[in-house]
Amino acid sequence: MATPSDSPKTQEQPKKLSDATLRLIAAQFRALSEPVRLRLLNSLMERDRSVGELVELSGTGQANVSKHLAVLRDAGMVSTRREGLRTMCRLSDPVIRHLCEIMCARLKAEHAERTKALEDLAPL
Amino acid sequence: MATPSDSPKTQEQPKKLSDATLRLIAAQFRALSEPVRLRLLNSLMERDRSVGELVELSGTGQANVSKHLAVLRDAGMVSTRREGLRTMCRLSDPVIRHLCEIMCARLKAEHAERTKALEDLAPL
DNA sequence: GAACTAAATCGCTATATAGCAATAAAGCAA
DNA sequence: TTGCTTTATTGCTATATAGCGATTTAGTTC
Repeated sequence: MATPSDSPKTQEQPKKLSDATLRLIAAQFRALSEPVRLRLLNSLMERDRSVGELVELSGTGQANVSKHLAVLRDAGMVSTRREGLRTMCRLSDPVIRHLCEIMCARLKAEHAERTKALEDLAPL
Repeated sequence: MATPSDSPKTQEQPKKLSDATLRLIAAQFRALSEPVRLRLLNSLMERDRSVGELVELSGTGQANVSKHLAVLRDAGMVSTRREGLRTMCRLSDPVIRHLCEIMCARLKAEHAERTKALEDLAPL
């Protein structure tokens, strides 16, 4: 694995972020901190879907999905358009995909580490 | 924009994630969903720090910082070691940096978009 | 041992929100 | 209009947690 560590050229000095900025970032992460919302985003990665479809796929009630979608809309992650009776939803930001991929990779790496540690511990 | 569809090598098909996986990912994002915790992580990007230092930098109480650090430790994002009277904290995962950078870039892009839209609206 | 420092834990309150059932609102069809 | 479908909103409960002060625990020094 390539260690993404420090290349001496591009200085990776971390900026000191203001409280306002931290609140904004926190709000973005909070929008991603719910399993149901992640399920919705995951479903929207494949293609656009109506709210009804998302209700089916989410495993929770319609009112709940509606509220979760409002959260994702407020966070700028999902956009909706009316099409007749239905409201179609789409991922409004490809970055979401990246974030989830990075998180998955992180979890996999952690799991692999734990697995390896256990193997090392039990050489019987 | 590169459409993710046509790279035959790295298949970008979004996997359907299990509920358990979604809960794990959500827990990771939830650990990042608090301004104080982001401040702690941001402070640790520069260098390792004691809990006392973090209390100073965080602008909140010692008990609170201690609890937030516990959350970050449980999420595998911060590790601690005892050094005499003090507990030293360090970022245990460089990925955190990436995630925050991506979020910042996202927010900047959104802000730039809004700014541009306003400029277009007011050509007086 | 006592005294001191640093950090963790406890007890509590206030706030936020996930979930649900019921209702309202929006759009189409007769 | 009346119905029907789809989605949004409302009212509510239960749970989670951020924040604080007080206390306890861990480690050092005397």
